[in-house]
Amino acid sequence: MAMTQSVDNQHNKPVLVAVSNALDQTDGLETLRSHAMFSSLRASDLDHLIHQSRHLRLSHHQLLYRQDMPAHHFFFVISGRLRLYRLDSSGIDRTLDSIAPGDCFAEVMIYADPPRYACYAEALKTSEVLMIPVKVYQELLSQHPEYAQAALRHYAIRAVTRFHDLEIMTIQSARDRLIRYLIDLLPNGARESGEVELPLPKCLVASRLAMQPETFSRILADLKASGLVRVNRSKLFIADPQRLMALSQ
Amino acid sequence: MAMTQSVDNQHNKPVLVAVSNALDQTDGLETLRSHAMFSSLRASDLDHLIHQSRHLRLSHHQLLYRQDMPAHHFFFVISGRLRLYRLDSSGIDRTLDSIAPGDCFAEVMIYADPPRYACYAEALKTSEVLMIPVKVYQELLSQHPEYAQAALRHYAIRAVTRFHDLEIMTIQSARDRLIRYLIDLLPNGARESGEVELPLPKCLVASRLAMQPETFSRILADLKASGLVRVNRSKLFIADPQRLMALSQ
DNA sequence: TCGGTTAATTGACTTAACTCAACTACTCAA
DNA sequence: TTGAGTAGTTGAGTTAAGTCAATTAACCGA
Repeated sequence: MAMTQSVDNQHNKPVLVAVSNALDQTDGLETLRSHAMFSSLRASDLDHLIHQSRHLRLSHHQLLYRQDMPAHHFFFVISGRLRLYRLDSSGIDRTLDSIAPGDCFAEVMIYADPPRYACYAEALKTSEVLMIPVKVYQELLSQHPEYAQAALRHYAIRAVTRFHDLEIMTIQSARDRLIRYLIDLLPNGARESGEVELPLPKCLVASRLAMQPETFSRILADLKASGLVRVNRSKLFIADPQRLMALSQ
Repeated sequence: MAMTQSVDNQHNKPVLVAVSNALDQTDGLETLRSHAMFSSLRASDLDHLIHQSRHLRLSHHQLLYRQDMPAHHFFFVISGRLRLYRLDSSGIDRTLDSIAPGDCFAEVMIYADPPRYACYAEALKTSEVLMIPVKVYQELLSQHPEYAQAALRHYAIRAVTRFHDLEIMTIQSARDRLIRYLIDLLPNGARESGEVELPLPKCLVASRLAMQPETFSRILADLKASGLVRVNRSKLFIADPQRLMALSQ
């Protein structure tokens, strides 16, 4: 089976995905048009970009790229879900982000120098992604400076989001970090009660929040016991966000 | 004394700075030209931007803006140093970033909706900043789409930096977090030994890294005792970055 | 549907980091 | 220069969170 790049020595899984996994190029790309990075593109330019890209299917736990690999592509998620994580020398796996359909990732690489992926990316379930050559997108931008406007909006929002994530991680107590994380998952902020779905399995949410799975489990059990959260699998019902927030100080 | 905005109820310090603090508009702006957000601007446009901006002088500990305030300006640091921080309901102060001369901050606000500052900003020492109206910069971008190219580069790098900061904060042990922080201050990565200067007083570095000042002090004393770091005020000499990094696992 | 694998929970114990307190060393402004 | 206030250090005691281990529950592919 021909590989576009290499085989991951550590996990013995293909990286940047077997060619045979390439799908029909025009499938399921309706959502692409509504993303800020592509919304202002003329139809012909968008077509060009799509035809220069590859449509990949990833299976559960399949690795897409590894940290420090040269980054010649960025990605758009059509379906499924992925996660970004790092491995340090002692093999500890730290989850940094989860990516849902309609999102881009590694798109910041278009201006990195030298462009290398900052982390690993793997599918959390069967997923489809569009693998877009950085070079082709860059060419579009330089040929059509007006395209940069909408892209700029995307990048500014991305920077704000990352800053917000950083802010949560400066909270010292694991309990308060988790509470803030849950509140931020609520669609209307903390205004009204609602159900949220964890974007990652619990053990990976724990790693994302720099705590052990056991600690996560105990804090959640505690919140359940206080009647603040009702838990059903990966769905959490938050009855009184205000009270929950007050609890976190 | 006329204020442009309001007085900070919490600290009784002026916010967005007294008009009388405005300086000559053309002082010390040579560095502005070399910033990615302004480097591609034609001289006349840059002049226009500067003349629509205000040149402010901030004294030690002076508050520039508060979190949740409407954000109509972003800032460029000409001299001095500032810090970004948040206050939560219990009054805990969490440091999020420090800003050096030649840097912009709150620039991501140009596409926030509604634009509100995400944190407090205060001067750490006597500082000069240029206070740039978001609207004027946005107008320049829409009149000259080609300007967005260079700005895009800045925003992409900002997003990468924030991601990197987030990555450090997912490290669970305070010791390892501090070690990574120090290594990232070294100019050449971990390749060679070197002296670094802490961009913040130690107690604020501690808060930036989500630990207590006592913990910071003890870890540093420990690294000193192991001969890995020599400490002189806010200057740290890192003799063997490789060994230091290995220690953090 | 079943069965193997991984995720989640819970308990018991340990430890890293926090808290409180005392003291020292800077820093800045009068 | 001095003295008040802040920053930094160090010690002792406490607690939150980590570790290890055992068990139960959920998931996914055959």
